[in-house]
Amino acid sequence: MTTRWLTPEEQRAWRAYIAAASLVEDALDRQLQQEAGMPHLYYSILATLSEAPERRLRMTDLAERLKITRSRLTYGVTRLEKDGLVRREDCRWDRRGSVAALTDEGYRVLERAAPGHVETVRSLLFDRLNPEQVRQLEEIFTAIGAGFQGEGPHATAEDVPWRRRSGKPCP
Amino acid sequence: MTTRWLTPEEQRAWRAYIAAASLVEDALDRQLQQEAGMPHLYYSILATLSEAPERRLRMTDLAERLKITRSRLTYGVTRLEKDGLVRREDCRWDRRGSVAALTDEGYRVLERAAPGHVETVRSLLFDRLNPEQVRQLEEIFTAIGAGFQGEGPHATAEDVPWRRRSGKPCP
DNA sequence: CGATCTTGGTTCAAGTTTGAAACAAACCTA
DNA sequence: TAGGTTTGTTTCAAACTTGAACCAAGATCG
Repeated sequence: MTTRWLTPEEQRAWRAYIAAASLVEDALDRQLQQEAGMPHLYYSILATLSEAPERRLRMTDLAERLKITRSRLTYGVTRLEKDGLVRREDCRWDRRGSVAALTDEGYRVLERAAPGHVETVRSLLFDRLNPEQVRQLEEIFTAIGAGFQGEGPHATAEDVPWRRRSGKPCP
Repeated sequence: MTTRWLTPEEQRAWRAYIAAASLVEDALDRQLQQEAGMPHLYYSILATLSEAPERRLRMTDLAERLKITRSRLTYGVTRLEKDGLVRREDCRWDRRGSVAALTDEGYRVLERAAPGHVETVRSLLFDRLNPEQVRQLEEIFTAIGAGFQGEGPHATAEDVPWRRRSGKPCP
């Protein structure tokens, strides 16, 4: 079938999106690099851990939540571990597994960085949108994200946080 | 002043956005890497050149349109030049300058890659949005992008495509 | 059991990005 | 017009990302 090119409206939307999205990511990275010495993704690793029960998550779970490859995560956690912000523990119920745990130091760094980060997100995004648009933004990207069921860099999933992944009951 | 944290609605929107945006970029990169042997940014370099008058653009202009640093662009153009898809010419009106020109080969590669790329963009984004949402998407990201006046990695600008940048008239 | 398949995670090399520093040409000013 | 500043671009080292390959340790099944 002959290509369904983008309509003019779609083109405009696409271009506006691509341009702004890249600017936003760059700005976020710069801000966090400045104030916390790490790129946005690494901040997100800390943030995600901080919300997990016991501030711990299995590597694969963490990778899935962040929508990144395990390989990328390994690299990031290794770096954060060197900085003392995260600690690797082995999973007691699956000897293959390892668990990333946020250290107290990591939690403190996160606490210190959070206000500046939120302020940036606000000034870049939400200060420029009305409440109606915020709702639209959510709907639009929820719809887009829904297109990736079982897609992305990932295959399997499980919802029990850091205890185990497959069929073995934990003590 | 005490931090203005995100409201629950803002949080939801932010998370949906961050997650989906990263999935989209990754998918785009993978698709283009597969079918054209280059990441999304490099495809965009070709695409941007193809739309410029004479399929040529000064490095700085190109960097500005793509919203990337000059350094990043240098690297990309060097790679594309090795592949024979772009050629560097010197600017006749400013001996400092260099101009990136799309080669015929580059144009052909672009033509071949375009349908698959558009198809991907469509299936990821526009197939999941109604026309109303497409309009909202444009408005939202235009608003966000507008927050970066003179920001981003760039300082100066000029609108004459590739002829010259500052005060000297061209022959 | 023991062979085999799958899953969790890391490693490695190649490619890309970053930000600062280096250069060179153009511009400005006294 | 010499000297200093700005602008256009590249270079360099360090950090990050990618995908494929690899190594264990579970799970499966005859």
